[in-house]
Formats: sequence, C-alpha cells, structure tokens
Amino acid sequence: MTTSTEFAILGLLTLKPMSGYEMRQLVAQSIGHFWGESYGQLYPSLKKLEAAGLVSKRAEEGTRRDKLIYSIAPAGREKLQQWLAQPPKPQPPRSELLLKLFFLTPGDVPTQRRHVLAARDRAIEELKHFGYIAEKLRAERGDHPQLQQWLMTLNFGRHQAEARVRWAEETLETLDAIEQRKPEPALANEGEAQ
Amino acid sequence: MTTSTEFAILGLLTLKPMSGYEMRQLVAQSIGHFWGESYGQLYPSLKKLEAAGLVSKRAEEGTRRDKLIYSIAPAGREKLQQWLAQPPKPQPPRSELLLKLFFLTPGDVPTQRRHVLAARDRAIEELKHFGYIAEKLRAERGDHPQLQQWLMTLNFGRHQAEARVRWAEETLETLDAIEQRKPEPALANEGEAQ
DNA sequence: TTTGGCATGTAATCCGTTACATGATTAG
DNA sequence: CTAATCATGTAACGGATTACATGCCAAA
Repeated sequence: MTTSTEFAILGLLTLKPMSGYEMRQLVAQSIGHFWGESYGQLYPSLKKLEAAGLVSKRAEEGTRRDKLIYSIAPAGREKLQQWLAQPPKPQPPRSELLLKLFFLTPGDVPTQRRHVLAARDRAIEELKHFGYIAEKLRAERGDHPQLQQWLMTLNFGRHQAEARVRWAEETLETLDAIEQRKPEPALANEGEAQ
Repeated sequence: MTTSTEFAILGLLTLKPMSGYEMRQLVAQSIGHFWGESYGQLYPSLKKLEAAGLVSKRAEEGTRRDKLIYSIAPAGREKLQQWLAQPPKPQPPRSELLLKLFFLTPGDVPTQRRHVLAARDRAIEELKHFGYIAEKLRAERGDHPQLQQWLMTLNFGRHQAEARVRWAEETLETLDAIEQRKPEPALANEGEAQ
C-alpha cells in the first residue's frame, strides 16, 4: 500500500530530484499551507519507495556530508498519475477553537472574545503571507507551466482566510450585542446604589 | 495528562449526563462538522476520566442492555474551565484536494476540473446542511442559553463552505480560460480537414 | 427469521510528531 | 569558540480509525 505521504514525496520528485532534507525545506515553503511532512516520516518513506522501485537513489558528494538524491522512477510516475486522478478524500475536521466556543460558559463573553480575536489576527497574518507568496511566485516563476495550479492552491488558502476574518468580525459584533444586553456579570460590590 | 478528546467528553457531559453510545450520536449531530470521536476513542477515555475522578459513573437498567451513564464531577468541571480558557491550538492542515491540484499535469485540465467541481458540490451540500441545522436549532432550542455559541460554530462552517464555493467557481473560470487558450490536446484523428 | 439499532468494549494498525543520536561545516 | 545550518536517520510515543467480538431487543 502507498500512503498519501508517499504520494506527496512522488509529487515533489516530479519537480526535480532531491534529498530528504531538501524535501522538508521545499514542503515548508511551497505546500506548507496545506500539507506538512516531518523527517520522521520522510526518511522511512523514502526507503520504502526505493524498495518498491518507485524512486531511485544516488549519492552526491559535496563539501558537506554526502547527500542522497532521490529521483522518481517510471513506475512511480505511473502510480502517482493514477492517484492524482482519484477523487481526493476529505480530511476529518478537528477545530479546538470551535470546540471551545461551543462549550464555554455563555456568560463568559470575554474569553469567547479573546479566542475569536486571536483567530481573526491569525487569519489576517495568513492573508498577508499568501499575498506575499503569490507576488513572489508571479515575479520569479511567471513562466512555470504549473504556476496556475500553485496560484489555485494559494487562492484556496486566501479564500479560507478571508472567510475566517469575516466570520470573526461578524461574531465579535454578536458578542458585543450580548454584552450590551447584560452589561455587568453582577459583581458582589455592585448594584448597591439601588 | 488530559487530551483534547477527553476535554470534548467533559464538554459533552456539561450538557447532560449520558452514556458513551449517546455521546457518539450526539457528536455526530451537534459538533460533527468540526469534531469527531469514535467508540475506540470514547470508551477507553471514559475509563481514564473515571479513574482520574473527573467523571462519575452509574448504571441505568433499561429494557435493553444496561447503560453506563457518566456525569461530570466537580474536579472535571474545573479542569474543563481551565482548558476552555487556554488559547486553542490550530490543527495542521492536510488537504489531499490541494495536493492533487498542485501536482497534476498542467495539461490535464479535465481532471483538475473534476476535482474542483466535486469540491464545489460538496461545499454546496454542506451549506444546505448548515442552513437546515441552524433553522432547526432556532426553532427547537430558541431558548437555550448556549444557542448563540452553537450558531457561531455553525456560522464558521457556513463561511468556510461559502468560501470554498467562491474559490471553486473562480477556479473553474480560470480552468476554462486555460482550455480556451489551447483548445485541443491534439488527438490523433483531428486536424485532418486542414 | 433476519436485519438493524442499541450498547460496550478490545486489538490491530496507521499515521504522524517529537526527541534523540550523530557528525560535519560555516558564519559570527 | 560556538551557534546555526546542513544532513540522515531511529525510537518512543501519541492519537485516532477500523475491525473485531459480543449480545440483546424490536421490527419487518
């Protein structure tokens, strides 16, 4: 069986032959916003792929420690193509943010606000980041045949982030309205004037 | 150590005492769009929570097999409150859809279209579902103190789904434009008329 | 009578991160 | 000299799903 991590590796190797170390770097820069891979996953997977004849390895001696450069083999290309054509399986969602908002005490509006605000700020940061990457791609790789696809995935992230900002702003208004309705959570030393 | 699954359980038990089986059902209906739990996770976690004194168990004999009803203990409530106030940790994203779009052959626009279209349809379905749930909640639980929070989490899902629809529509246009630019992938028996 | 829902649980397995181990090279 | 980066790997652990095992009751 071939896992999605292994297919991700095969995909990366269609860009160019590279080492496990380079892969990790490239993942972080290019597909980091929708995919992650750790060394603990990469190196064993590369061994498996080599054993299965889907990639080939050669050593490149450099000034530092020798690199092990992997290339995708014809069999690997074929398997990858088949996989790419299959309908992607949706990953099960798991949002601690929503879990916390769902279960917080209704009266504890301040904590709800804090969480929503933090989420909004994160989304805004992401938005900036996406804009920056898109710029850079268009400038430096404007001729690459896969540029459109890269921009598609970036756009996905952008739309998602924009949605989170809108949601957060809307939710903050709701929370404000709630706080207006019951101004004070009845502290012990208040309401004495009455 | 207490995991997020265990906190989810504690959260559920603030709604009402219930059995592991009921939890599974309730999760699927209420927080299913942002959280999942399986029996293989629930039952062992309940044991752990009971051993830690965070929940209490009693048997309820009914007409069917005896149910084991769990309630949240004061210590559990306290731990939960602390956890709810901590900033939620974002889950690492992993989207097979984007991975496939990223690595597909640039010329293979039909497959890209298929994936994007399927994603759009799924998002539209979700949208309907969210609308239905929101209606139902407002109608049947219009008085519940946590209604606003439930609607917040639903709204999150709605915004995300709307964003996916927008993204898909935009992307489909891009793909159409690409297909226009190179009308035919040069099939063997075409262009003969020339 | 047999299917499906109620009900609890365990075992196998997968997928993934983190920490650890090692060691060379380079920049400050 | 020392911290960071390059570079490869393993081991431990964690978190979660799936499949399996069991069995009762109700409805078709």
